Amino acid sequence: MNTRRAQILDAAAVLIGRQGYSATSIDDVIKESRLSGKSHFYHYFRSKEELGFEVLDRQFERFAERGLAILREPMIDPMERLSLFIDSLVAAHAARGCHGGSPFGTLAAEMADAHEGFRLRIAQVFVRWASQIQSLLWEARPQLLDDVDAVRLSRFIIAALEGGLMMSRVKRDIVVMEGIALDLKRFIVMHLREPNAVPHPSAGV
Amino acid sequence: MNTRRAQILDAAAVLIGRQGYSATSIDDVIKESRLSGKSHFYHYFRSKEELGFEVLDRQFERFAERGLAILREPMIDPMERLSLFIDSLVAAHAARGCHGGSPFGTLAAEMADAHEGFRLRIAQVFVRWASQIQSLLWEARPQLLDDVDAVRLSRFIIAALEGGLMMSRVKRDIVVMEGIALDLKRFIVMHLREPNAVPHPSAGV
DNA sequence: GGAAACTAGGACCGACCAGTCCTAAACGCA
DNA sequence: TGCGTTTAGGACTGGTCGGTCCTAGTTTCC
Repeated sequence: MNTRRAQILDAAAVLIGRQGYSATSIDDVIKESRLSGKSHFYHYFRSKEELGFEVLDRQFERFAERGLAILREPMIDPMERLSLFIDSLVAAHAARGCHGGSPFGTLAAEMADAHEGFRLRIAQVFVRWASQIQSLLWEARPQLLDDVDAVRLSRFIIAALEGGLMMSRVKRDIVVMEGIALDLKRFIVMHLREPNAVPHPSAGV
Repeated sequence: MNTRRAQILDAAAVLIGRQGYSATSIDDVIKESRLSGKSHFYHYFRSKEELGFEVLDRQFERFAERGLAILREPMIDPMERLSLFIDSLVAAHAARGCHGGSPFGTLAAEMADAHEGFRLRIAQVFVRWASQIQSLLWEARPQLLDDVDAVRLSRFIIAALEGGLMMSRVKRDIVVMEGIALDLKRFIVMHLREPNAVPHPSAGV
């Protein structure tokens, strides 16, 4: 992938994540990625919409590389991986100073009812994300209770995390996100056959 | 309160809830609330920002009237009230056809990093909402385990609900929200001294 | 009856918006 | 050497934005 194009997408992702899509102008993106002018931008993208779509696609790829990679780590116990994944989200949020860095939640709230193309793409990211967690839960099924609904649980995990990130962002308080991550882990442990036999100390309180 | 002013606020709340703040123009609001022109609007509001602030304030009042009133109903068991409150949010979301009606989540995601005035007001709404749940949990403390952290639990409930509403909105599927509400109730029941002694059948599955 | 508030509606402002068009210099590679 | 891509940058268009100003008719209430 072209370096310059990637730079533009990164800059746009940050701006959209902070300000939203409609509040982010092409000129903002040009300024942030130090392009020479409009025509330089339009050399790489046909429209603002195309930029938005690709920011969204790239968002999941980036996220898959960093965060979701933990979910697939074969040497670690599945449920331990889930705990580490939650920790990594909290850590990334703390590293951003409780500011919005990923344009995902922002775009979801802004475009869900306003732009069908964005809505469908965001829904697709949700599905891909959830299916990663579902296959992890499938892998951990010997440890899990028989009546665990993997689809429902994966959605709940994502909803709690996204809602927590939003709330923590508004309050500018990492403790809020840490508390939600803690409760979420307690909920997940509830689905184990032996809730007290936590596979690794760091997964607990 | 002035009728016309209230109409404008209602119209603006719907538009902002659907499109976001920056994507909603004054002209949109004028059109939606059938005002005669710009000067008619500016007769009631000094600026778009003032409109946004008051939409947010009104949002909580409206919400307090309808939804949060359930939390204070003195004749019903506290934990049962919490369950009914969650049901009422799901029902309202379903009634809107899984579209965004309340500008709260939308504004939170859009403005948290972009506008300090909005951020502080949204944070205040979170606090007021959470404190309602906290006092309910305090009321229910004889039924609850000793180590229940009411502040943390109230935040978790709100985060899960808001995250669930967002996800359900993106997927346009009420089942998503219903599943999250179900899991959230299961988590809440986990904090009871006698988890199996559910006070009322409708609080369960 | 008169003042104050409300309704109505048009003209206008500077700023910004997404997007187009144009010229021309620097670059990479065969 | 030459050709295609990238960088550079300015001028421009039609439209929308938030906001102001102005005139004038209508209602409300003391």
